[in-house]
Amino acid sequence: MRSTASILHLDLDAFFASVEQRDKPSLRGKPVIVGGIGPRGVVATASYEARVHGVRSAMRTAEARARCPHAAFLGGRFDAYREASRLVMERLREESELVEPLSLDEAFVDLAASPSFDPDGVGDLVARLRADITEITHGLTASVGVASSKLMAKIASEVNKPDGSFVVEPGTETDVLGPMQATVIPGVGPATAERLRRVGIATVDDLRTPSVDELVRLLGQSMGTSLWRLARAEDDRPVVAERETKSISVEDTFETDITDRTVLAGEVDRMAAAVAARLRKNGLSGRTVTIKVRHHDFETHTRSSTLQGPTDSPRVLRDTARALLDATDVAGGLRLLGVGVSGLADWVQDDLFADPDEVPDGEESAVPTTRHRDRGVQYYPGMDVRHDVHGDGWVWGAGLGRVTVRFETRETPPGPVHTFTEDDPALHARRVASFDA
DNA sequence: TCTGGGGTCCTAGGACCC
DNA sequence: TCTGGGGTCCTAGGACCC
Repeated sequence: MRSTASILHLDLDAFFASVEQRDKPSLRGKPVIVGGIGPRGVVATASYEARVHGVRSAMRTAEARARCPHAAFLGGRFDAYREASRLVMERLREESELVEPLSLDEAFVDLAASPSFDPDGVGDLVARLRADITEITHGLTASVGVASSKLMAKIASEVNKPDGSFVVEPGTETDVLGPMQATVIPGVGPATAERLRRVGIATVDDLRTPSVDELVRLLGQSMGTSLWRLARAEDDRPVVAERETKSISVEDTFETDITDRTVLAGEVDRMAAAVAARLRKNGLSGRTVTIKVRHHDFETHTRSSTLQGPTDSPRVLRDTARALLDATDVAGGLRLLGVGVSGLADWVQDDLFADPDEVPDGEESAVPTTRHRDRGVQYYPGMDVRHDVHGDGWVWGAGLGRVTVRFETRETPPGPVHTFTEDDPALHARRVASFDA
């Protein structure tokens, strides 16, 4: 904790949904829900219009549909989110080079790392920053908190959300924090909250009653000591710009449970190849391969195996993951399968036993997978498309061989709707990344 | 058509070594 | 014969975050 309010936390409001409303004029002011749109999907972000109906992040999409049937349910466009995020982070770095992104829509900034930082000008700085972000992103809004620590800055950004800000004056931290629920402290989730509730602790003020030893007995060494300090607003965690990746993983929940080991092996192959591609793209290699399985009854297990040295080879990853799958019980069917790598290094050990005639790494497996069979473009709601005659638009609905498109963009007024056959040669995808595709 | 995907950090037990 | 620490690595699971 420092003596000036010089740590800033920024949070873009209803980020994914706001990007959709920005780019789809007909959805502005309407409930928009972004997330998995399949039968087992969950909500990633709901617009504030949808939140009025009780729709929340992490809620099953099926429940969200029941609560808010008239909402637009969209699969998400990560390229657009990444681009908006990049612009925001770039703007934050103009304020200080010490920027710590927490996700696409959230970051800490250490304002004191800038030589020109003026503690008396924080209010102006925040107003300028929020106005600039709205301009740069063509209409997104951000909530901002500034305080003497990460803890208080993050909590402050929630106070006047959305589209607001709050500065915690140094010295008032415990006054602000004390009356709040203990769950406002990041790290206090449902399980910890329940443990605390059982001993009569609800608010942060309550958290200050037990001794460190008592909290450690209740919550463990790490959580106990850190909560004891955070409850007193004692927090000297620095803003860290570069944090190295610790693991890379890919997982998939299937629309229906899979029992067939051949099909599961095909999925493992595909995921191992995807993990390997991401390792190579980032110049990394890893030593511990982990598979994750979730059974029909949601029981979840991991199995891992540590290699002699780090690898980025799709073949080694695939063979290791396959061996782990072979040793796993899949009776009753799997609803989820995942492949991950940890123990990362930024170098690769030479393969001393490489066979010069072997198939190059990255070759696709011959086993067909449940998705991604070659059947042309997969259209999903929200996806960007272009029609040779009508121009740019987005998929409103798809199914039964037909695609309905609304032709509008960020710069146009709400546009007309047309329906095409899925194989219409004049219709093209503009982007691909989504939750389901 | 109950319950996503990609991460981080912590805990705990057993193997193994000194 | 019995009884010890401590440290590191590995595996598995769980809580939590966005």
